[in-house]
Amino acid sequence: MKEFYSISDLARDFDVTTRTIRYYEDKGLLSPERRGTRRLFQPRDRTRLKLILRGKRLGFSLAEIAEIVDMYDAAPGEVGQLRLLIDKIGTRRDQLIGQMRDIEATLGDLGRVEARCVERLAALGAKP
Amino acid sequence: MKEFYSISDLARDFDVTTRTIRYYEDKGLLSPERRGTRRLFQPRDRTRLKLILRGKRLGFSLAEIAEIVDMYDAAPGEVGQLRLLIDKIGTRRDQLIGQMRDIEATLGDLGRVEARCVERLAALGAKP
DNA sequence: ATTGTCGTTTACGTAAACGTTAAATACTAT
DNA sequence: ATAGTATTTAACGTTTACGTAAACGACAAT
Repeated sequence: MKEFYSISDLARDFDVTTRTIRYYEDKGLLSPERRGTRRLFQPRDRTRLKLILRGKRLGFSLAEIAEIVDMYDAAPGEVGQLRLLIDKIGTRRDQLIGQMRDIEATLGDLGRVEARCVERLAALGAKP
Repeated sequence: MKEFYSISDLARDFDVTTRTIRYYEDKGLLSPERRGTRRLFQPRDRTRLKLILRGKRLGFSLAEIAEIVDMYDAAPGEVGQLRLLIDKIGTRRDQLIGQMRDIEATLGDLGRVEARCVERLAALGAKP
């Protein structure tokens, strides 16, 4: 684990373009340090980028992803803030669980279609 | 279960706009019958719309959704087509399983953040 | 000193997925 | 027959998430 990474290091390691990384910074999802005008990314930024891409794979918008990622390193805060955060976590969890159900349903459907295909193949006397 | 539905029936029942429904038709995701110029939606179309919206919740593009939904009622086809379909199903299944893992990881993260919040609340002497 | 190689900002371009009029047509109720 | 409501097509507008190109600065190697 190096200490600092350039923008193209990150781009290569995570298979995104530098444009994408700058865009994420523009949207407040990343905030690398600067040495002069150059961006300096640290392990912390890598972690955030990893989380961002995970959010993308789940179909979240960058705005939603910002909300989620910001939960992870939210300041300890006072009682009101903590309650609010817990509430937001609950909402997000419900959504994610809903998504899991959708995935299960889709997997079930695909399984049935596949079974029909295999059956049909057998009927046609084809090797599996 | 009625036999026919108007476009605004569907819009109301599934909480989307009529524009959205027409757009989906334009993209080949729906193909209702016509009585004159009016669209007539049948239970079959409702099923497809339900699948489309499920795909949206999973973050798929309409192009991907079209592929998936079309799998469900693909013609029996010949051996080559069947093998190809089975292959596509496998690919899709792998992706969905990956998404499940991502969800599990996210749920884990959220759980940890929540635990820290609860702890912090306790330390502040607040009622749960 | 010059030539690459990165990196930076700025800005216009684009595909997807609709939103939002507009203008016309069809159907329904009174 | 007329008013009101639903539907249609057509077309331009909008947001998101980048792609792409231009023009310039920094630095390393030759």
